[in-house]
Parts: sequence; structure tokens; C-alpha cells
Amino acid sequence: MDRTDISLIALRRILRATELFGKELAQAAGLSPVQFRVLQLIAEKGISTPKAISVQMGVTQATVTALLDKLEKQGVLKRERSQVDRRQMNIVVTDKGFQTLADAPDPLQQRYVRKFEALKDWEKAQLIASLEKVAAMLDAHELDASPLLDVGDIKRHHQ
Amino acid sequence: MDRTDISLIALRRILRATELFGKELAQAAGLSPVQFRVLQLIAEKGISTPKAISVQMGVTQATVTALLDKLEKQGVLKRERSQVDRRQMNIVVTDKGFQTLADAPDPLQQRYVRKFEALKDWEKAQLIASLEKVAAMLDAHELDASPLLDVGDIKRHHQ
DNA sequence: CTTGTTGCTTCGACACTCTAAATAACGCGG
DNA sequence: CCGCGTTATTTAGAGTGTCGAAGCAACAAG
Repeated sequence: MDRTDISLIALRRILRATELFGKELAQAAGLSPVQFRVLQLIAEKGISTPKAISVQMGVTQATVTALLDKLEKQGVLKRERSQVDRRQMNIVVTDKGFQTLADAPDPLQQRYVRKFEALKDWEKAQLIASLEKVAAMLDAHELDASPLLDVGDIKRHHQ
Repeated sequence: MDRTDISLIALRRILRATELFGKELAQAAGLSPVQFRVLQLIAEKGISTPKAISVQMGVTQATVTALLDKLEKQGVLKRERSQVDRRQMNIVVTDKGFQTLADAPDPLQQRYVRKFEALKDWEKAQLIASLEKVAAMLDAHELDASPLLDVGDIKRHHQ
């Protein structure tokens, strides 16, 4: 087996782990995996719009509308008509929404963060260089991704 | 922004790119993303069972049954009762199934493979080391993942 | 104002997912 | 061999996610 295959296997392990843990995490928060990701997205940005969410997630606006309906019904976010462009809706996370995120521990990310921070400086540097190289190899569009804040950060930022 | 965040952003870019491309790829094959992944999984293993698939994908067996029903109806795989344990069904990909996979180019993986193979030897080694380190940091279960075969490999293996 | 565009929602149709229950086969102790 | 607990799969019914097409409101350019 050549090294290309080996690297692909490692990549797949990463994808698989994140996907499986994502399901558990959402269950813990009492949301579906997709709903949870929407909530996370908005919390990270602080504020967002249906259009922006649909682009980031690669789904249609109709889908986003349906998801927002459910999340709003659960009281974790609310819609506010934009004042600068009244076609737009500003989506903001409610206190309950932030609480939901804060109460949902992310064992995967915590594991990762803990282990990452335990690395030596040169190991961290090398890992970052490699990850960014892979990201550049995969991601043709050079999209801007916000950091994955941990729930502590989200809460602090909100307060 | 500290280096932990930076590494998480890179990781997210990787996840995002693979997810979005996965949708395109499935569309090109005339299947839903989930159906395509099931077909890929079975093709890689050569043969599988509903139980094994459900574990690998992290869904219930009932879900797998529904997916297999649709894929079988489309003629890309077929079920055969196992002779050694007649409770089990062996799932095998048909010629049409292999053709479907072969006809669906994976631009993301091709991109990655091309770029990976263009790297210098020491860069490849470093990338593999980093990816495996990250995989180990995320993946608590040390699962065995098969290589992502490219469609050429699948065809060759099948013939 | 008229026209074209953009942001969002509504509607109807599928696809994915789960839980609970049913069926069938295995394997073990007696 | 019999019965019983376990395992593999399927069925049935309900909720969620997804899309395309159509509709509405607001912007923007002339």
C-alpha cells in the first residue's frame, strides 16, 4: 500500500470520527445533528442570515427556513428583520440557545484540544502546517472559516 | 487567536470541503449522498452485511435496510443470503454498481491525490505523520478503516 | 414608475432516520 | 433433541431534512 493510500486512510479516520461524534453531541443537546450545526454556526458568527447559512452549509434557502422554524420554535434563536435591508432576516441566538450550547459538552473537540495543547511547540507548529496544507489541497475555494469556539468561549463572548 | 484555534479552523476547512464535494459527487452518480457512501463502503470491502454497514455508518440497521432497498431496486447491488449463517445477508456490488462508481469522478479526491503525489518525499512523510496524529487524537476507538480506493482500483480489483 | 434582481417563505414530494415490534436462525445448557 | 436467550434482518409508522417551483416583499437601476 503506497503512501497516498495511507494518507487517505488517516483522512477518512478523521472524517469518520468527527461525523460520529457530531451525532452524539447533537443528541446530548436535544437537537438533531443538522439543527445543532446551524445553531453553532450562528453562535460563532454572532449574527447571521438565512442566505449566509444556506451558502455555508451548501443547502438551499428553503431548507434553512425549515430548520430555523424548528429552532425558533424551541426558543434557541430568534429572527429579527434587518433595518438596513428589510428583505433580510437577522438570526440571533437567544440566551437559551447559548445555554444549550454551553450545556452540550463536545467530548471530541475537548479531547482534541487537550491533546493538542499537550504537544510540544514544534509539534503544534508542524501539525498546523500539515493541516493547512491538506485544507488547501482539498478546499479550492479558499473559504473563510471561523474558528470552532469551544462552549466556554461562546459563553464568555456572549456575556 | 491561539494556535489551537488555528488548527481547529484548518480542520473545519477540511471537513467542510469533503462534505460539500461529497454532495456533488453523489449527484453526478445519480444517487443521494448517503446512498453513494453505502455503495462506496461495500465496494471497498468487496462484500458486506447490513449489520457491518450500520456500525460503520453509525446508523441503525433499519436505516440500512431502507437504503439497501433503494440501491437494490436501482440494480447497483444485490443481497445474497449467507450460507454459513443464514441470518445474515451478504451485500455485493453488481457490475452496474461498479460502473456507476467508475463513471463518477471524484474531483476532490483526484485533486488531493494529484497534489499529494507532487509533494517531496519528506513532505509526504510529514503529512502522513501529522494526519495520523490527528486521527489518533480524534478517534478513540482505533477503528480499522479501509483505504479509499480510487475508482480505477475498484474496477481493477473487480475484474 | 417599471422592470429586473434579491432574500425569504410556502408548498408538495422524496429521502433519511429512528423506535418498536416481528421474523428467522444461531448456539448453548440440559 | 428442546427450549431459551441472543443475534441479524426486516417491517411499520412517525419525525426530520432536502429539494424545486412558485409566491411575496423589498431593493436598485433606469
